[in-house]
Amino acid sequence: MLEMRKATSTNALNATELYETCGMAIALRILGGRWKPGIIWHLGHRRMRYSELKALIPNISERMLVQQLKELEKHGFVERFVFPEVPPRVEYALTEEGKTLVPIVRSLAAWGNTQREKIKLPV
Amino acid sequence: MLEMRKATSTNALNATELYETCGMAIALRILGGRWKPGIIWHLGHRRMRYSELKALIPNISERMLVQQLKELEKHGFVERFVFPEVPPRVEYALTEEGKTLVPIVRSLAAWGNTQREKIKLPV
DNA sequence: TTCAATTCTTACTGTTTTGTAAGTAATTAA
DNA sequence: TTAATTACTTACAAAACAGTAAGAATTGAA
Repeated sequence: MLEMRKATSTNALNATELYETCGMAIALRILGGRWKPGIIWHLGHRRMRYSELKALIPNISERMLVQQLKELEKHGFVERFVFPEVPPRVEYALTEEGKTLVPIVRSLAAWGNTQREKIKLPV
Repeated sequence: MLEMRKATSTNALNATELYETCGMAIALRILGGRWKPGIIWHLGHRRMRYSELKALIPNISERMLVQQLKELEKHGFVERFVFPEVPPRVEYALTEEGKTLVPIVRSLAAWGNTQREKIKLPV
């Protein structure tokens, strides 16, 4: 099961209120976090196996990869195809809905790249 | 002083490596978090006082508002104008650089709004 | 029989982000 | 003298997020 938020914390209530009033909060909930953008980016090119994603996204742990894929699947942005083989094979692809994310991801990335020289990261 | 990350944690190293390879990680570092989108959204309309922002962004604490404004200022997306009056008056505005964020923020918000009906949030 | 490969799951720990609550400074108005 | 206003600052605590490491299921090959 995915990790749960404490539904009654002020933190969670603030998050909920934001979702209700602000489209951007929704978008960032889906796109945000450290790993989701990369996952969507790669799946934007083509359908991929779990192990391919893992290899393409340096340093991601299995826990994180599975967790983020499950969230994306739960919200209908990613589809999961299981092949009954041994060793197992599982492929992931963006759904039609998920594909609507691709231009957004790309424009975010393009904007970020224009900033690379200008700001001194991290933070 | 802003809160610091432990520079040697795997967490921080992963973040740094992402910034170096991925424009989107940069973009999300600037846009991400719970409150920055709203701040940019409102400043996208016009220059505002600190207290106006506070009133327009429900539930934000002063700690968060100050902190996020400082980060945006540090990276050059927001400019701060102090008027030597009592009680004090401080206004914030997007810089030219900051204004380049506005179309991105708006397209994220527009996309998020199309999702509002489709997905059942929070997570 | 043991190992290897792949896709996960689980329990645990550490790090980062967010929220709370109290306090500060400066001046004017009551 | 005291209170009111605005824009903060600080110390602390709670919640959320991310990473580590071990293990499980499957079955064919060594």
